[in-house]
Amino acid sequence: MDSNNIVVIWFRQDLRIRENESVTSAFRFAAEKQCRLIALYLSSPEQWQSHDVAPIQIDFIERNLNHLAVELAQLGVPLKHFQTPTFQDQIEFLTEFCQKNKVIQIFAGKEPEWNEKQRDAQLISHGLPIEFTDEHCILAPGTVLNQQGQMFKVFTPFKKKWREMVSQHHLQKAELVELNQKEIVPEKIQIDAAKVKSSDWPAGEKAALSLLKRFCESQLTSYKEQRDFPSLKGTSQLSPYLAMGVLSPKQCLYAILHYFPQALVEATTPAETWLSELIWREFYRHLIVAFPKLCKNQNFKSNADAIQWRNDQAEFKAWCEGKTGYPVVDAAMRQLNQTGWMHNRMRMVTASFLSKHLLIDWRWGERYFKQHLIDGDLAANNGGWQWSAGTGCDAQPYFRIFNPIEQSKKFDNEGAFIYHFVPELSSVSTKALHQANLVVQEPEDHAISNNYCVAIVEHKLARSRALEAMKVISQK
DNA sequence: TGCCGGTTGAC
DNA sequence: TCAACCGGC
Repeated sequence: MDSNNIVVIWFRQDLRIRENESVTSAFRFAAEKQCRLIALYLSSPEQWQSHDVAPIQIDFIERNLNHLAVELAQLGVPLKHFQTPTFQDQIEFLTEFCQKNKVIQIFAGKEPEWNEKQRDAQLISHGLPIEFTDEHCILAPGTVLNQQGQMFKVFTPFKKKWREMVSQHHLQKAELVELNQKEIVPEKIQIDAAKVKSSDWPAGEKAALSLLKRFCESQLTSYKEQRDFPSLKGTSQLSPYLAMGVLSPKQCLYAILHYFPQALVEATTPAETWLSELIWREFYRHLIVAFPKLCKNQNFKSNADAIQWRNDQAEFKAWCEGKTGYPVVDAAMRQLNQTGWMHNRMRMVTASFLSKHLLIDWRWGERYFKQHLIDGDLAANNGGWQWSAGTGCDAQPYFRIFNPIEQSKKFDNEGAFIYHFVPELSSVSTKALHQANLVVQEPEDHAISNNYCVAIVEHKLARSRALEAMKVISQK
């Protein structure tokens, strides 16, 4: 036994102690081998920039790291932070770090994205003593397969199989081995990268768990009825925590089963709709692992490569800024710009508007979302965009085109959401509010006060233009 | 996790 | 006149 030996927990997108198998494994290993345990976080601003990580997400990471550092310090484990600009630098750093510090084992949680997987594969081929756990999903990618042993390409059968497997699965709660290390004083962690204040989102896994509890107790049963209305807090708002692993999907499942023990076996409990969303999250993560091209800016359906996008720069700018002249679209884009988050229904409406009404390549929108979302996550973001654009796996058919005016009437009928984010419409009546601000309209139908922008496209024209341009998706 | 236009039939 | 329904995109 050599007390100079070190065991490392390398935190990546699993910024929590509870229900984290790499943490419990590291504690167990350190106890057995009687060696020191330290935690590591490597921030990589250049890599983040190339992955379009939003400044608000970087701030959120920093704040969560500091909560993590405090909790680890109470267990006697120091959290060390180093800056390694790119993934390549991470490889070099870890190689050197292991040599210098007598590291006998590193534990880390797997990540599903291509670049991340490539980096991890290189670490292994460099001979580093690293062991990965796979807990960013409830069932690990590659384990939910159809009868041919392949990844499902349709959500519903995937969901069915997933349910069967999870309900037969023995769900085991993770427990920490006591290490008897003395409590220490945590080092303050500061990430040197552009940041935007994320303080509307309380940091730390304790905060995340209490948000989960509150959601389950007060909103889970009304989730199905309320989730589509952007003026209500009807969604879980847990996505930033799930994206960074401050909360794990298994913890969400435990919470569901605590309140609705039959949720896995009966598809009729009030938890069903939210559970289904968690399964969509798994579906998209499994997909990017099974189909690496999804991480490489490619359409899932290769037919879609033939779409002639218009890619008008000025229209893209108007969309980004929330100046399309469609009140609901503009309100949603301004919500994103002002808060770093957008309601799920609005993500579908704005994504449909960009890819179909404006015929702008969905990748432009995917990138813009990622650059601004606190919950930015490659799998979910790509999955959602390709679903909306009709280019994705089990996407909506190309001819299913949202009418932004109808969506607005349906989901923000009283206009609470629109009035909040588009204040220049405050004098417009609720009845006229949903209309696009077309100059050709009669004044009484006008959505519009003088200082609101004119609509950049007319719905009927845009719809038929999109149908024409996107029919290549269905061609053999 | 649509929309649209056309048809039908009750009033 | 309008809700309900349907097929095609």
